[in-house]
Amino acid sequence: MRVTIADVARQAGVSKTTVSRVLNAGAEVDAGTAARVREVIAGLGYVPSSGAVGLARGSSRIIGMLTPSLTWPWMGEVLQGVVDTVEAAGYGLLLFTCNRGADSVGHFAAQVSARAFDGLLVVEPENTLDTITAMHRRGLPVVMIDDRGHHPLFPSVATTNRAGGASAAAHLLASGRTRPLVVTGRRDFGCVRERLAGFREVMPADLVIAGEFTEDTGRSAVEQALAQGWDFDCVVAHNDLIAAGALRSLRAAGRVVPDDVAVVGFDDIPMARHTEPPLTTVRQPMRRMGETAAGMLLAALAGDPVPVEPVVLPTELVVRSSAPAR
Amino acid sequence: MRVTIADVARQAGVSKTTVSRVLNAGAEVDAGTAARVREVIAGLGYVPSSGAVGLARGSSRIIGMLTPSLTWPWMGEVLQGVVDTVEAAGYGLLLFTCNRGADSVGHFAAQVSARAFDGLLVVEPENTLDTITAMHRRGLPVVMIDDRGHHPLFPSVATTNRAGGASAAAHLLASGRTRPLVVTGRRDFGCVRERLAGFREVMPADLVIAGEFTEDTGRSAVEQALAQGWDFDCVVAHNDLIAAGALRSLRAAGRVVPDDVAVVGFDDIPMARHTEPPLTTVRQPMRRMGETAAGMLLAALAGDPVPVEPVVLPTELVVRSSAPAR
DNA sequence: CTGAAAGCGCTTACAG
DNA sequence: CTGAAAGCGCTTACAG
Repeated sequence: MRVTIADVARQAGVSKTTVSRVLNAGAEVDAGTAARVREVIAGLGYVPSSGAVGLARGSSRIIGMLTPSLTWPWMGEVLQGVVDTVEAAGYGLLLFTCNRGADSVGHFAAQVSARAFDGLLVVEPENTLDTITAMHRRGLPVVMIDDRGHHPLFPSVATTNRAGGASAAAHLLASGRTRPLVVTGRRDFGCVRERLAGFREVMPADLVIAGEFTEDTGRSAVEQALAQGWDFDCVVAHNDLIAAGALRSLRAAGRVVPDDVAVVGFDDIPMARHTEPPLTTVRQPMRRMGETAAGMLLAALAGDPVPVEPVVLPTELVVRSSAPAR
Repeated sequence: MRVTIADVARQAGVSKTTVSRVLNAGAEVDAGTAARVREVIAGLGYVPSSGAVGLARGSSRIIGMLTPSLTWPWMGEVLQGVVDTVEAAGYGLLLFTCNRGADSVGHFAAQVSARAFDGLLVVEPENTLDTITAMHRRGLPVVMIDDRGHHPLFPSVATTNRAGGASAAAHLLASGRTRPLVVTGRRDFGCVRERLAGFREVMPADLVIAGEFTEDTGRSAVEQALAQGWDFDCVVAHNDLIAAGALRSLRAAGRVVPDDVAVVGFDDIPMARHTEPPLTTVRQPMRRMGETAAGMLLAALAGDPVPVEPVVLPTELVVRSSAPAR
């Protein structure tokens, strides 16, 4: 049998109201009474039912998180940052993905309507941005972890894509490279445009191939560039998977990295230190982005003001041997 | 204002009881009445409050999941398998980690006491196995994803560690290798003992170095073996991180993989296809383990019998160039 | 400082 | 087939 607040009240010889008061602090309770109640609580091992508290208070102390996929290389870092922050605040994290398409989205939308959580953290809602925006407009607190330069109409956490691109260029320039081959993700992503613009602030770049954020794109882009006889002394990849593909094609073609061609990636996923050679890359602080977004959402739930402007966290160039300092 | 069951009842001209009945099917309701109620529900966009339903029913339709860390290479796959299965059954997934030590464990335990979820999925509870076992004994349905050969006292999903070890040995033997250097994780892990035993069923192995499941262990083990002048023609690593470290040390020492030394890993994490050369490894079906464990837990919650014996899913040898077929 | 009572939004015997 | 009422386990005005 579950121990309830009524059991505690009875054994402590007070009303449920009083027990509730010592549970939730705030209200004034006689110190002696409070101590007695606390003793009974401890003795009985009483813990309030989160469901009942939620119903009575009209909030669940749960945060929802919606991600497109959980298997992306950097998703674990984001999740860990979120979970740590959310747990430390006494909240729970309810996890959703769009992995099963319309079914997933339907399930998720139902949970929103059912008030299963108080606020929402969202990553990369490529096909659901409108849905999310509508939910936000109807009053659901939302914070987005914006890895794609979406710039939503609600609070978000982003990273310095432009400065990151510039830092890659500056590093390459400092090590004597001047003829970059840039391999990007899809052009309609804000992050792609920003990284490219930042890069070009420092170094001209005419050889640009746009594709997907995949190893295949990196591989075929380099093959294509070599086949065309393009002249480049470094490859600037818009993520580490593209960079890994580039490394592979360069090696297959007998080009030595970094002697013949330097390679720089973006993200710093765990794999980056295990490529051959290890990858110089622009690190995105995914964990801190998760922590920051969760913190902003918690603040919003506490009634604190939250900036509508994106909160932008700095990238950091991590130098490894694929593009050494020179 | 939130739409409640009372609103639906009023507008449909029936009692809340009847609305509840059409919501939950099962009970007999006049077809016409049911249709009318359904129309009102659709018109109002009514969705039952999950909190209220949970309180009334005494269950939350939420599954808890406890993991030591979310950043492990294969955790994303497990999570994805779990989330997909849980969502498809109309359940939610509440995520916890032990990442912040005692604090995390405390928060988690409180949620258990608060009945925040109906059943628990757990991965690798190295320091919490006793706690979990106690929770299970007190009536909490628990299923473990057993990646370490723990063999708990409650239902679990494991993989064929022994057969996996044997398959690595058989593959190496078939390609002419006979002098293995085995680098393992901690000896007190069941999976380590089983993988080693399976390997030795097929091929004798005297050169065994035990360490952690890390790249450092792989690196230093190979360095040590080379320094001692040990004679080996293949490295059998108990996970892919160890294998990656071994590859690095071999290359640094001028040994060519696979010509001089073949290397086999275990797990098949995403990184495995990006090492140089790409890694032959014994694949653990982490996603299917997640799906299976979630399915078992859902079955248990539905009242179906669940095997106490571990459910064992097969490993699969993935052949890449670090240990080609020959 | 304390308590009785109503209410949160549902489900479920019970009675008809 | 249908409904009134009690109950799930809390919180929160309201009154004292």
